[in-house]
Amino acid sequence: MVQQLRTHHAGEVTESDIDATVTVAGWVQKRRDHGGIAFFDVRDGSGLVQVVADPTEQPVVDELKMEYCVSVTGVVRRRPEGTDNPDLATGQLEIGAEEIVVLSASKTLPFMIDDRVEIDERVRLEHRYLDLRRPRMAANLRARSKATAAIRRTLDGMGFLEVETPTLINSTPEGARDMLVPSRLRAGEFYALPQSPQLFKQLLMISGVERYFQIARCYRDEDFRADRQLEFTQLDLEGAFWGRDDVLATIERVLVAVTEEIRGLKLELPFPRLTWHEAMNRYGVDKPDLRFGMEIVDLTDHLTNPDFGVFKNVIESAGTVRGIYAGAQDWSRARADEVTERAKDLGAQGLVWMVVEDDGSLRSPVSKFLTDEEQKSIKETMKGEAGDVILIAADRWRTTVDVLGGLRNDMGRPKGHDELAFLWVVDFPLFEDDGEGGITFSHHPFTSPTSLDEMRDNPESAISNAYDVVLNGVELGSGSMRIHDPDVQRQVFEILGIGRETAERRFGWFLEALEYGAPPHGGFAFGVDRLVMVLQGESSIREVIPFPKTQTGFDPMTGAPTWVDDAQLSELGIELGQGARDRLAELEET
RNA sequence: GGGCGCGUAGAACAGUCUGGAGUGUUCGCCGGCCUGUCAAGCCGGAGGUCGCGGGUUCAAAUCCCGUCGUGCCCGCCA
Repeated sequence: MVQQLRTHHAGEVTESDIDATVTVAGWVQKRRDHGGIAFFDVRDGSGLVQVVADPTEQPVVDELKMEYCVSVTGVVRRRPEGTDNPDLATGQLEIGAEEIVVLSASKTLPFMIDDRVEIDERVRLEHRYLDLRRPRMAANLRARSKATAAIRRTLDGMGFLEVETPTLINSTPEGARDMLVPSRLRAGEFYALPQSPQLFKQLLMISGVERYFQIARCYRDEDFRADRQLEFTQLDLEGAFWGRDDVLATIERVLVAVTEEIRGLKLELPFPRLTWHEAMNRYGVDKPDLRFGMEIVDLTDHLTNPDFGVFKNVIESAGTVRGIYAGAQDWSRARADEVTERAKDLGAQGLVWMVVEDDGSLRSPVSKFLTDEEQKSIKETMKGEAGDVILIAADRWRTTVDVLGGLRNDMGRPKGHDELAFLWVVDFPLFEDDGEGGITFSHHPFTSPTSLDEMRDNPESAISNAYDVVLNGVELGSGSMRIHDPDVQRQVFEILGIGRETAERRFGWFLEALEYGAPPHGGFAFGVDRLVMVLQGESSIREVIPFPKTQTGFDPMTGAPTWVDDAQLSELGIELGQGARDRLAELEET
């Protein structure tokens, strides 16, 4: 008789259980029926164990199909000589079945529960509950849980308070598009879902919560990417009476704890730091992947008097000519065109490529415009060997480094994830080139400028008290020291073009809070999804989110989002516009 | 908003460039055989609106236009 559904987890049956009667419960991974003897694997969250049964004594074995939910009682024994499975943690053991109970049958599966098969993501999402049974996805879920546990353990040990902030808040049109929620009790008005708990955590500083954190769901209604969903999870933290280095040290401790928990690796501290300008000059991005070189090299000074019109014009108009050394490449005409297309995608007018020939000369569409000295100088500066490819862009500084940084990432980023390169990017400019000759503020308006005068008088060179943490070229998150002086905050709003009245209307409540002895404070937030994604070697955030949405914000399993009744809408004082009605009518036809 | 790729049986694909009967492979599914397999093996079978709509053609999975879905990228993401 089965006394209980389970005494052991399948993956945790060990040699010490030999001769013991155990009960495992889980799903039938695969039946291998030889007639007189049959095998099947029972899989649960911990792994697999093989069960052996005699179909004549256990006729129920014939019923077992993939993903039947079963409980199996039997005696653990060592497998016969030569039948071990070295790929399995329990590969030296098996369970001789004495009783097999089908707890629940399974329909024929839409796809096999097997990491080795690549299945269309839409199909996976339609049956996400099955997809999550796959070992890889189960491991991702576990890693994520370990990550949040390590975060809580670390911060709790440092005296942080976990505080929940509201998710129905007011909309602020700056920044990303808000997800809106209509109010019934105040029909016509809307809440917004938070893009971050920014102002609430700053209020908590004023409230005397000196160390705050929250594992917070955040929402941004912008287009999707492999690393962007409408909703995502951030570790959000803030502290008072501390400075930038305290924030960085705290985040480092958290990331060290998570990495050790998930990967069993002890990271070296402190993480390297680059200023934003260094990062842009050397890697062309503000989130460099430091696992490989291919740094950007300035070639402007090596082109003393180029005949090539593009270089000449760029140099004369105070632009810059820079290159990356792409190493040995299979450099066909088609490949050159492809890379050039990509460079244009990244904003370049064009791209110059050069291949170092065996005799040391440079083969390039523009080599005839360059003097021997210039070619030699380029080759030596780029340290090019025969067969290597050098890519050169010439434009305004920002465009040049953007293009080369993008190409560097495309061509150089390692595939694996064994190596982990964390780094800090610090000293961000307060304003960024908007690519159209103007500048835009590069942070939220609560970021403290290092100098208000500088911000007003020399915006191009003004530095903010902001910092990012980057892992393997993925921006995990960012933080800053905040403004705690209400007058400074008012002036910053004004410099940013948010007029006094607008500022009072939208943020008056917050400005008032700053009037009551607000302490100096600052903090940070990083994306838990992105961190777990990189640590697990996944290239999409969706692999570490249990129930993600497709690129159009659709959940193929539940069908969300859905149309709602007119009655529901009318309670909210909402009517569908013409565009939405047309779409609905179209859908009803089909 | 834009660019590129993909859509063929329950799943993964080939076939599309160069039009000629829904042709094919692997897995799964159904039936049978099989006592040491482990992505078991062998034999047999079922399973298709070639995403959808339109066009060209004697003839369209294949060419053209549109559309939907899906992925990557650019814009966007203070």
